Amino acid sequence: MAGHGAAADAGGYDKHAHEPFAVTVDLAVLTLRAGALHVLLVERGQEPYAGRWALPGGFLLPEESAESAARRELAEETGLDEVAGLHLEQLRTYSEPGRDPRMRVVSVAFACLLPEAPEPRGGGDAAEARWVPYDAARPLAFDHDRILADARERVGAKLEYTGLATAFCPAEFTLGELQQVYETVWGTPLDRPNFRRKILATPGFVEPVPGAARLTGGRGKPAALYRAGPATALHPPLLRPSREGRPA
Amino acid sequence: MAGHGAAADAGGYDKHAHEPFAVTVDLAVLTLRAGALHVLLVERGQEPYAGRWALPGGFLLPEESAESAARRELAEETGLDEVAGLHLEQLRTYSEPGRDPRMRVVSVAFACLLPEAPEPRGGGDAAEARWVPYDAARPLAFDHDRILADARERVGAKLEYTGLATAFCPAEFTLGELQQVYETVWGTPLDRPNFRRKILATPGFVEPVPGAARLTGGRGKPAALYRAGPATALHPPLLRPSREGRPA
DNA sequence: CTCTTTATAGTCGTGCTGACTATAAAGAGG
DNA sequence: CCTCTTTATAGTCAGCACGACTATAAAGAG
Repeated sequence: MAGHGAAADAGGYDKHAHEPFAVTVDLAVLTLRAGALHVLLVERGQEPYAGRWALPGGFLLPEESAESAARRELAEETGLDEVAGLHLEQLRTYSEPGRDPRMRVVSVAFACLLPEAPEPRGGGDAAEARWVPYDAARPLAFDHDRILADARERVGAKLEYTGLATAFCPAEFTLGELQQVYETVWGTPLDRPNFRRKILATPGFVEPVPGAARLTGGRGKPAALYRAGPATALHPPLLRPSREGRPA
Repeated sequence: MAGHGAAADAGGYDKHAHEPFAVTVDLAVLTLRAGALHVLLVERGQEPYAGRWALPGGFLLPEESAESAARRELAEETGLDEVAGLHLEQLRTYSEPGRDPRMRVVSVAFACLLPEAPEPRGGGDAAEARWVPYDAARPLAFDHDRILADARERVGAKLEYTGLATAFCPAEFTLGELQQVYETVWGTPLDRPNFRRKILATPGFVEPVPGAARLTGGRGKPAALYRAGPATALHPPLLRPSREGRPA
């Protein structure tokens, strides 16, 4: 792109016969359903990997960025229209030759977090799209197993030092629900009083809903409601317990 | 890509007229020279941005991944041959339309850290390549200002929770040199006894060179030598002081 | 021989955190 | 109505990591 213009191809790359590539986006759309992490998958109708599940995605259009393409695909797959405000995070780009047996495809992968899980209905499309529990998702088509794993790892890491967890929650939520986000993504139980203390001690992470509003989901004492605060970074971070060797 | 095959284009994308893109890699190669952060730049010889400096980079070849292309370009630009063991980190992919005025280019950006700074000599190329102090690098061609800023931010963040800092150091180094890496990348002075205590308390980060070897660079007491340890993650992390609002 | 410079050792107090106990407020079931 | 269970919230306590700081050791410069 842009800027290699000098040493490697000092004459300007216009002189080179550079191969064209197909560029796509792949989406790892995550949500919480019934206390378990789910991912949005589509079923492939044809070879290769016919009948296998895959991450949703599609080609870049000539006049859009990868982010725009990801948002467009997301809207098409989920039927959501207020996709504008959603958190969309670029994971990395997968470019190994042969990752798609048909052609040379370079794919930019994104992760996306949804608070509630609208039953997906392909936008006027015959293909089946469905929420699948994270642990039941594999094996996926192409290299999507790895993309999905990278997505979870990235999201888990960002929970540590950003306020991203609220992206899994509806506009108003209880601290118990927020804690479930951490526990589900990290796969670790957390101490409730300590979690509460930490969250409330972090300025700007959550703010109480002033109307002393309370709401109960089930049996116990009603919980206070909070909404996401303005803070984007957590200082100090909320580290997941005892993890030996995080990926560099 | 791969795997959008279902909902958005259920028929399989072979039926679609997907536009081809040129795919390139851009490299932010960082090193420390005389206690200051430097970046490897090449001078552009022609429009657009003729005479401006840019990050080195180049096109993907048909049979290589972005990582392979980045390593190849790195070897060509620096003349280094032992590029194999170097740390190469994929930053993100820049795909905004119009970022290169000539054509539609999608670029995968990488950051790379070098311990010593070999004077770059383009691999049999006329273009000028040079180490430039980080603060004197702007303005760069294309969107390379942003790529360079992203590279520094990413590297700074990874210094916090990985042992990446040793990638800036030669095989054997003193704790003072390691501290300089942190101070230079973060732009913050650190307390020396506390830094030392923290580093040595982190298992596997550095290990002493057994031969009681010592080496002095200048005037003071000779410092003990260390080499990089096997640890890839730091627990707990070494946080940079008082940063309000890190990028999410 | 002293001064400066750099490395290394240690001290002290604050605050975050993990582990734990206690209380409050709801529903369920008798 | 009473009790048990469940969930939310409050509080305690010790350990330890970290920032700020002081002290000592070992070299070169003059």
